[in-house]
Amino acid sequence: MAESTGETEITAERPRVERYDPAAIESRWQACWEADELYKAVIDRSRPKFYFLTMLPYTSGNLHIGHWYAMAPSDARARFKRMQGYNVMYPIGFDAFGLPAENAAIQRNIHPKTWTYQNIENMRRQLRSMGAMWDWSREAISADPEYYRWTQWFFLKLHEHGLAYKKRSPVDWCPKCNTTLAREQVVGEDRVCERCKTPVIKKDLDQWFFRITSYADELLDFSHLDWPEPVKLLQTNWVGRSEGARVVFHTEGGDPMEIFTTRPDTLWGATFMVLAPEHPLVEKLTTPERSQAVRAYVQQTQRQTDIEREAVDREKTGVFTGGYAINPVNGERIPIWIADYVLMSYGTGAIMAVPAHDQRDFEFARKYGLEVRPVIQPEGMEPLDGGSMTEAVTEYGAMINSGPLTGTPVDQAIERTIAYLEEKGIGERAVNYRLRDWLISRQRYWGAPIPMISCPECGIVPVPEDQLPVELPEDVEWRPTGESPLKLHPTWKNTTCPRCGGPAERETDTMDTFMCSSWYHLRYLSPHYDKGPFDPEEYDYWMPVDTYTGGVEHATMHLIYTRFFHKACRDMGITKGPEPMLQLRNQGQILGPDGQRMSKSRGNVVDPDEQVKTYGADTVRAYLMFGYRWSEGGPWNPDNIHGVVRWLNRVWALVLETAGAEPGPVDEKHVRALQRKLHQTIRQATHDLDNFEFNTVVAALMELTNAMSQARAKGLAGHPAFKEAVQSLLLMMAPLTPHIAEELWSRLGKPYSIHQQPWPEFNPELAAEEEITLVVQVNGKVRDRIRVPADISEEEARARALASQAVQRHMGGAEPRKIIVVRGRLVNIVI
RNA sequence: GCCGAAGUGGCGGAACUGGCAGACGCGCGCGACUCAAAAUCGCGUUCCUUCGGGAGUGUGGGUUCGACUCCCACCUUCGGCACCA
Repeated sequence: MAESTGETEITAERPRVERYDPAAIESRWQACWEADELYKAVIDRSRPKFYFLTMLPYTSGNLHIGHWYAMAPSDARARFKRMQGYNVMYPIGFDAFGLPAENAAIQRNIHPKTWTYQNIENMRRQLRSMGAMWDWSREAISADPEYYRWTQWFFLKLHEHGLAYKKRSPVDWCPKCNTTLAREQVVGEDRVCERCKTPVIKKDLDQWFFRITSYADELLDFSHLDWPEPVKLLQTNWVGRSEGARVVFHTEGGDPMEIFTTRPDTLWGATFMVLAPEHPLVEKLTTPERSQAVRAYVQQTQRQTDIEREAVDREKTGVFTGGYAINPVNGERIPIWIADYVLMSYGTGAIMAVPAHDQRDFEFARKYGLEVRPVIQPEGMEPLDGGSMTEAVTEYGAMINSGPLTGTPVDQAIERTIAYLEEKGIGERAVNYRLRDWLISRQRYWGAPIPMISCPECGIVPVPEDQLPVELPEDVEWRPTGESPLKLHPTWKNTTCPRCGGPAERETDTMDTFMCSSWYHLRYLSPHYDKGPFDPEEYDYWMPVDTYTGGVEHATMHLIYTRFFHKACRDMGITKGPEPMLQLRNQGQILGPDGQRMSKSRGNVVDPDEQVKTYGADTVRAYLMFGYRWSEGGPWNPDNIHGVVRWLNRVWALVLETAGAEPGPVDEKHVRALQRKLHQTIRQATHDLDNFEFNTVVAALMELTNAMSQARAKGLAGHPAFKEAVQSLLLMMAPLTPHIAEELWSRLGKPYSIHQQPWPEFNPELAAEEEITLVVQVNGKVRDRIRVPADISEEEARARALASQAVQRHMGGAEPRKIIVVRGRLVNIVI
């Protein structure tokens, strides 16, 4: 659609300018910004605050391009908010405790601390090369004693308030990492360690837990949060709330046996009971004749891994205990079985089996010849017969064979049964959660020691606050043995009891590193504060976090822990407000050029250092924003980056070559076109940066650059409108490509720094179109496009459309039945 | 099996609230500059076409004057959960 204007293009001699050389300018500006503390965030109550946070990196040693992808666009948005007048805090730090440090230490015979702090050095250098606006004065490192002193302090607080407790229970153990794991850190169908993908096994151990389940209901409340729906859903499913009733059955011997059910209405259809093999009543219930079979089955279950046991498609197995229970609603005597499809870890570890209406119970009943008794008759279905049914019937209907509730429709029956149970005192309304308490003990060295002491006289005693931190000894043998290396240290664990003064032992396990990262956003407020975990004044000004960005993979780990942590702290009077992070946005993942997840073993890792060396930080930043939908990610494509290289080169040349241009005669039409494009770009860039749509911001700025090239060719280079466009272009580039923007800004003689300038103001009048293309359709098909004034009336639009020759031809003389006019867009003629 | 996200040119991706599908860029083609090449600049680039037009946003249906966009069913890919009583 080349517009032939018939005008002669201006091809005046272009001033010669030096080439754009990112290497020459980037490190200079980085040093300059840092020396001037340009990004230092200081409390300023005259401006609205904005706490912008990206998930802190683990100290693995090398950033990969994925870190850049997560951080550079976030940085751009933080910078944008700052230009909009917010007082922005954008901190950075390191998640520095954890297993990889120990594993690396073992392989290379280097101390985990040395390895970690060397890595931090390198990562600081890499992070600085991005040119982000981090406030390094707020840097926090979770492995520093001045940090973990407060991690331990939080532990003591949780313990003091009954939210941390020690319990012996079967827990997930990774044989490769040689430590226990939280339920969240065991992943996938084959129940493997989240970190090393080794299948976990069960071990019975004394471990510390946090009572996250006390907050289950509150964790389901997202009303204060602007978080992505999928994350909220993941957390909702993870918490797994189900409503129903608890009902107390009794064994024939008189022992109470509690069950949980979501379908109390089917109580009259319970024809047997099933206990988990680990259920404490099993031994007592078992009759002497059944004892051998039961014992064999229990042993067999113990030997099984979780993978074998929890495979869904496996045929159900179980054995009869010989014992009987009494159904409290009808007094019936029903057999008690044990089976491994009932899990000790959910509900009460015991169920009533209603084979007619539950598929699992049905399969079990058919296999072992147990009675199937329907108690619900769905409408329009043949009368159910327990003997001939081929599968459980889960449809709703009217209740049958159910004593006082017979005839009740199921939608009322659940409520009425609960009322009946409560009235008779045999059960009550109850809620169950899938969520388990958070297991935080780790049998490893490189973590924050749990600040507890075990005294033979006084039991478990907390370390007094004034003795924190409990420092990690450096002279340890950190080879993993399955026991904490701290336990094997000759002297460290020996101490005196703070209560009685007698000899006592320290807890030798360390804390899950997710504990450290649950509160790092608080440590950034005042990383060197020593009167508490954070300075309350800083808290009051900065908290809560306004925008948080990171990967969706943390939905059921870090993000649920940190919410729990905040709420627990709120209840202890330490933090305020319902939530720690108000807005969350997830970036996608950058894959290797082969479309596979980047990994050293595949050899497809893209090293940001190399990219920066080849193209410069600004180009890498802009490409990461331009080449992908940020929330999606995708494979690294080494070809597409050339588009960004060319763009920055063109901007460089355009700005410098026109810098000294003198005003000359111009056509006002072209001036208007340039102004219009500029203000349309401001509108779009503002909107898109607010909405994390970085790719279209860059596209819009490229379009503006193209428009400016055309304007220049029309002789506008010396015109004030052109100067304004240059200035605004640089201002809008500043968040995305901070170095080149600053360099060109300074070469134009503008005041340092561009990053302290306000965001360009949008003027809707200048953005408005005077003339638009009116699309004319006949029966919904485009037949013509006509240029009309933007404010054209409906009648006029209709008339102009009907007058079109192309339209006439397609109407073939027919009368229009209906004409739809959409203001400023189209006319559709229906014949 | 259940829950969720995504399917648009050769490629990455645009398209506000239902109103010109393919912005911007990569790649490719042609041209200018050059002894030549690179770089740069200009033009073109969804497919088919009898040059009138026709088809087209994973597939099939529906709603509507009009559907990438809304509804129903299905297919594919990715992610989560998985005997949760």
